[in-house]
Amino acid sequence: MAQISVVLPDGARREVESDTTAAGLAQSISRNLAKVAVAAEINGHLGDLSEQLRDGDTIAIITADTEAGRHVLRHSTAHVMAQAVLALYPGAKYTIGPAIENGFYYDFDLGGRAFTEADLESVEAKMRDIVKADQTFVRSVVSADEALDLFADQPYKCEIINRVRAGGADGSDAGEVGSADEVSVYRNSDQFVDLCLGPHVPSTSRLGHFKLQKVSSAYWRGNEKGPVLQRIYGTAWESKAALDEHLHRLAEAEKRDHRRLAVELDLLSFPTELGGGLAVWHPKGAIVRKLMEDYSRHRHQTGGYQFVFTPHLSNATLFQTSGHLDFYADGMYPPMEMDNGVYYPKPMNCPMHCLIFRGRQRSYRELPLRLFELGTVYRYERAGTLHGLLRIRGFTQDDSHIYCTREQLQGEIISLLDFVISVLRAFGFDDFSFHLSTKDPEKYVGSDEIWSEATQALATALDSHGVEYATKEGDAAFYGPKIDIHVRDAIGRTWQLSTIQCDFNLPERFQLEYVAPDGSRQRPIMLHRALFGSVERFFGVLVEHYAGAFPTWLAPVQVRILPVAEAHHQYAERVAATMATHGFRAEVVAADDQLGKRIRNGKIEKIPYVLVVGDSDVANGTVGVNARGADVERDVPLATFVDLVAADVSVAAF
RNA sequence: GCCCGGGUAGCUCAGUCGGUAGAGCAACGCACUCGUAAUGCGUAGGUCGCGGGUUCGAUUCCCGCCUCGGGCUCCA
Repeated sequence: MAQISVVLPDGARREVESDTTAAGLAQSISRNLAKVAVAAEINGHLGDLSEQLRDGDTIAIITADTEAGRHVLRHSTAHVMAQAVLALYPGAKYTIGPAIENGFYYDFDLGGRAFTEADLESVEAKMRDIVKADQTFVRSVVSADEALDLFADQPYKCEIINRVRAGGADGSDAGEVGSADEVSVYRNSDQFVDLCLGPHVPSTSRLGHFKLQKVSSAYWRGNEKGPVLQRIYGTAWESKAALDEHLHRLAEAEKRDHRRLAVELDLLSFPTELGGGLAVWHPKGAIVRKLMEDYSRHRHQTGGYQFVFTPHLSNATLFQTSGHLDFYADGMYPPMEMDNGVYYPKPMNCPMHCLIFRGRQRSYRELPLRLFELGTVYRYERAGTLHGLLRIRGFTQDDSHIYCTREQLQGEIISLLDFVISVLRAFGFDDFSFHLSTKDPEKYVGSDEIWSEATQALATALDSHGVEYATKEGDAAFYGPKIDIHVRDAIGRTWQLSTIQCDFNLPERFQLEYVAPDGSRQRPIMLHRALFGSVERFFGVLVEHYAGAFPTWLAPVQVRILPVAEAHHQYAERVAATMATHGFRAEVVAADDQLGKRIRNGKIEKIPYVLVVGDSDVANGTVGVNARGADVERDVPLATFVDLVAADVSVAAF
């Protein structure tokens, strides 16, 4: 047999028989590699392990324990799920079923029926049968006509094929099929065939560490006006251990759910009498929020911002000027008729800030002018989109509008990035990612020149920070490019929080001007920026990040003092008073319940320090310290404890 | 807004194949005064989300609405 030579990822050449497949290559490298191999990357393209290698190919074996490998597992598992559903629900039409982050889904048209949670069990059981049956995934390529024959009773598949053939396909279609003359299909038994580019695992027996998670609905092609499909979500992993770990992470995330913790910790609530998406803050939540806001105000005050306040309502003419009524009227609360006009609750603070800028003639000497407000806005979010604090109808932005000259833009953005990151760090975030959104060529205002200048300024600021960032082409709002800042939380989820947006539109609409050194009138550039974004949402993210165990500087109760018995109550009160004189939030819980019970309650309430004081403490001026997450320490002198707490809260001293 | 699933005591939930409801925790009272994650006994607490219909009778069945949850869509 002739030999061919292939190149491995490390650059090494390897001689193999000329009829070797990717699977064979893996086998020749090591038996273990063959066992975990799910696909191959051949000359930069993902393919099946069954592909024949050719002389000179560069090949990397994709193993199940990599993201690319899991993607293949999940996609193959989605096929198995579709096979199971088609078997269990005769007449079901299948549509698309991609791998997604941590799992997969598949959308079906059940002809008006809907899946229930109970259906998941039977589908999953059927899937296990298919896995057991060890069905081989076999790819073949057919013409579009053959494909239409093959899927004659599957209208959604035909639609995909026809769209690809007509050249009107979007990325997802091409991802399913290939091209007009070469339609790629996979069979994994004579009972199931699907349009698919692959690659897939060699056989269904390679799957098995999966779990179906939830049923829901989705629109065909994401179109609200289109058919409503039934979707099943599942997750799949390379091993039982990896699957269990993922499920454990999900359980952990559920425990951190801010809606649940808000009730358990008595932080805030959403009384139905108020209406959806409107919260009331209870004392424990309010103190945390107040501290967040105090800290924010402190940083803005020392950061060169000027504070302003603006009302919650405005005459409609303001929002006509700003353009909000033209573009976002659907998202605004409905108007209120008044004797001298029509008023709206404000959906944004910027128009009012523009009025302040325009209130008198401005000199270049005043720029950059940074106006800051914790401004409460109201947006009519659609009922189905509300989600605790994370999607809410009344919320407060830590909103600033910065008016500057074109020349100042670069420096302003660089220092803004510093500012944002520094404030986010104070709240315990230290893993950031950045997104630069650029012009949507279909929809924008302002000159190409100013767009490219501003986009460059944003990019330069990111570069000067030495941070990596992703560019999202065409993702900017119509009025200017922006940087979005995401943080990674304690369990690895990312949240989009801060934003820095250039705006070429509002200065124009409000005819904003300043007097330049040469006496001419110039138009300023405007920056919108928010760090928390919404105070409410940021609070929700903090609750989840800390699992309700706020750092000491933010904790509603910092120190709880438990007298062992009634006789120690007076001493406990003295300790509390001492803590209070040092500015700490301390309280005593009397010995009505047993000590163990009170300790337990303190732990459940996630209080940073629970002190126990008894006979020896009264005698020696000490306390017994239960620091959250640490071992008990007895006989700590009170002064030492005060120092300890002082050091603990110094992370955000102001 | 759309699809699906929920709404029973402050919280978590059970229950009623149609005869107006129960547990644990929490609250309150009494006893216990205790050194590190639930002391015991007792009391109180519910228009069974709201409105309409069917029925001798509805928390239970039907319809509408409100609201919450999971998704979809949307998010200046």
